[in-house]
Amino acid sequence: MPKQVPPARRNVRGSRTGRPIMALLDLLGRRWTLRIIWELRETALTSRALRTACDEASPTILQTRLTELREAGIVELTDDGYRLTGLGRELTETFTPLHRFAERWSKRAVD
Amino acid sequence: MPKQVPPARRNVRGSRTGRPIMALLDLLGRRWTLRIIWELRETALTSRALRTACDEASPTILQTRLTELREAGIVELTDDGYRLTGLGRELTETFTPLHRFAERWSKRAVD
DNA sequence: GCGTATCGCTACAGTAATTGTAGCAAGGAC
DNA sequence: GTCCTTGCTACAATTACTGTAGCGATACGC
Repeated sequence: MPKQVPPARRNVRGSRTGRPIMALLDLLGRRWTLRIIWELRETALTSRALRTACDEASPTILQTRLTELREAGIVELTDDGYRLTGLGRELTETFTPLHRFAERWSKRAVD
Repeated sequence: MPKQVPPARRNVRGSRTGRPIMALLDLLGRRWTLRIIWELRETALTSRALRTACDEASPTILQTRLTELREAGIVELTDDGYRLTGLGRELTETFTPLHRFAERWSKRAVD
């Protein structure tokens, strides 16, 4: 009944080439996706704790994103709540430089 | 060729904490933003060439995203078209591991 | 049994974001 | 002049998202 989101391989918006990077950029470019991964980067969170961490984002869209991320093998649901899979943890490693970039960037973007 | 300076827009969705990483995740999490940065990663592109590269995405939204990215100091408009700024190039450095991740990820997403 | 929590998850209507098509004005080449 | 191309915009249609409420299941103490 939830609208099942296509697995990463199928037709992904903005990815008619089938190149994995396009599918990934599309997945990560959906609202709250990056934020969810970020919030799960060091700890598992229950769906409600995750919602709190995400500024009380709508549960509808969080659930949708979590379903997509689970299908993508980036997030899994355990007894401790949602947490990153091994793949997901690999992905967050690319976030660390992103964090440092954000600091440099903010000093310039504020002006 | 640049014609006008767009109105400033400072409020970033999903960033009530003021932490730069949140503002950045929000900016990058808008549709086509990641893709645009990706397409500009090694070459400058005119607005139309960029549109072609982005699977003929709507010029409305591309223009919106380009304006945001210019205000963020990540993209600039030159005589050669749009291209990444120094900051933007720093950002794409975090994309290289992302590319490699996408390859590994695709092999798993097939399941 | 009760009431009261929590969990993951969904319904639904209202609102905001995005799409698709068309077209503008300005500049350069012929 | 006519053709191109450039960056950019208008506008309605469609889709994505938000906000609030609430479901069924599970687990507590009573």
